[in-house]
Amino acid sequence: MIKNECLLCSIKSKAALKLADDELEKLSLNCALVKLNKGESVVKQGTLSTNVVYLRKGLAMVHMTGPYHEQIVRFAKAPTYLALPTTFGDKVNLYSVTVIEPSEVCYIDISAFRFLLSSNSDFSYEVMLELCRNELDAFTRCVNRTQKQMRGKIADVLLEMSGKIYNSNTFTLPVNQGEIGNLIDASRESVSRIFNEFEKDGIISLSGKKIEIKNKSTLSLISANG
Amino acid sequence: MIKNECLLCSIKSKAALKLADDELEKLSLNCALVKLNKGESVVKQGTLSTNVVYLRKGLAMVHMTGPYHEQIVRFAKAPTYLALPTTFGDKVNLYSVTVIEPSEVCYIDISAFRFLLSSNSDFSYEVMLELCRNELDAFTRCVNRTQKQMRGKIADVLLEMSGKIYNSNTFTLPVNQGEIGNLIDASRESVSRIFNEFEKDGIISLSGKKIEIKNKSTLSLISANG
DNA sequence: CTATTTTTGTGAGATATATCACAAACTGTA
DNA sequence: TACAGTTTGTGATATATCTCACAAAAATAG
Repeated sequence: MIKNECLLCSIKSKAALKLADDELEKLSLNCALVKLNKGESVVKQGTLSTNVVYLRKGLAMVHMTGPYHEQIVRFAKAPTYLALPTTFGDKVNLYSVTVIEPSEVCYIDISAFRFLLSSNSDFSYEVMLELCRNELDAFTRCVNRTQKQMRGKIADVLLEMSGKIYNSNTFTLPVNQGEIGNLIDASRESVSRIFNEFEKDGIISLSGKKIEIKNKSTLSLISANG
Repeated sequence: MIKNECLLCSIKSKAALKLADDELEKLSLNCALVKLNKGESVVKQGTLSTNVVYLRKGLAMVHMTGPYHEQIVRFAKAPTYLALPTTFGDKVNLYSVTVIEPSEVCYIDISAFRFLLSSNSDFSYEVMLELCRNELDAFTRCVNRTQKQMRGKIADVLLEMSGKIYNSNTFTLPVNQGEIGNLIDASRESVSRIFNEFEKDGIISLSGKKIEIKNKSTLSLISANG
């Protein structure tokens, strides 16, 4: 654990950009930067929520235990706050967050964070906006998950990866096919079959976990109609 | 439209309880109370979000157009804010809210609401808490919707109705079976079949839209395992 | 009270996707 | 380089649930 110099931090959250120098100073004193490797847990369902967590660099997944099995809810790409709802909405974390690529996380003392929320309304408004956007996102994702069939959902995942997450047509899947299946509510085998189908159709090219999107427009069509 | 006297309102939101008298006065001046009947729209997807909406009395449903059809996302029982995320998260409403029982709604001017958010940090913190709780709820609901099978999901709906919504073992369904199917991602026919199955098993008794929960513990079992 | 519309009930058949059961291909590491 | 563990590929079979089609019942309107 290294004390994080928030004032000089170049990857501030939108909210933190609203803070004055003395407030950033206060943040620094109540914030610990930690480096994590793939598979390490950031927030664990069922434990007490004692910190606000800011994902400074890297990629994480949000997951929770459902009635039958653990389920991946979404990916979260830095920079972003993680698990704000579970931190403030309940004393106990209602979901987990696990890093799926080497990442950097800031653990912020919850009362220091609350102090900033109450003392700086611009800061608090930005936090609120992030909450709102996340919820809208969750709604859309949920409706897609229930209405679309597998091909469409897999197309969605691939487009999200190449778009929001990696911003490139070539990338390495941060999770295995089973986990993708889990995310979109499909079996590992189905994901495998559809990946190969897409490859046969020249939409993607696969080599291990490396993927190249070769025909984005077809993929978008499948996302919209299939 | 009647000017609402917020100061004297007996159904204040948790957040509004934190407001001082002069702030409530300000709220009054920027708030219009409207009575609505079943089927009337409160928030419409695709339109500009110009007001914060507070459901003072009654029951509403949140719904949005998915890739294939309109889908009911959840019910919202008064007293509660409606559509905060879509009001602040985006200029355009990303989902709709429609009243499903006679209701009273307060339309609050968005800039007055923002003023209160910035001037009273207790108020803004309560609003944030409501956002957090809603998001947690959405997560759980979404995971249940994808993992459980029909029987379990229908049990959930019935338990929610008799618990959170009507707080009674006897109640009248505010929506038809098709809409329940829509909510839990099942066909109208399946809902009908399972309702009758439950009746045959003595778990509920049905007469039109009137339902009596006769065996809550079995229903809870089905919710947990089925 | 009748007519029209909406809602519900129910069988038969269709279908997308899961599950099972292996084999093959990677991957990391001793 | 080999070996153990993990990940992926693929056929065959199983199944929950949807769709279609129509009848019955309830609700609403005139």
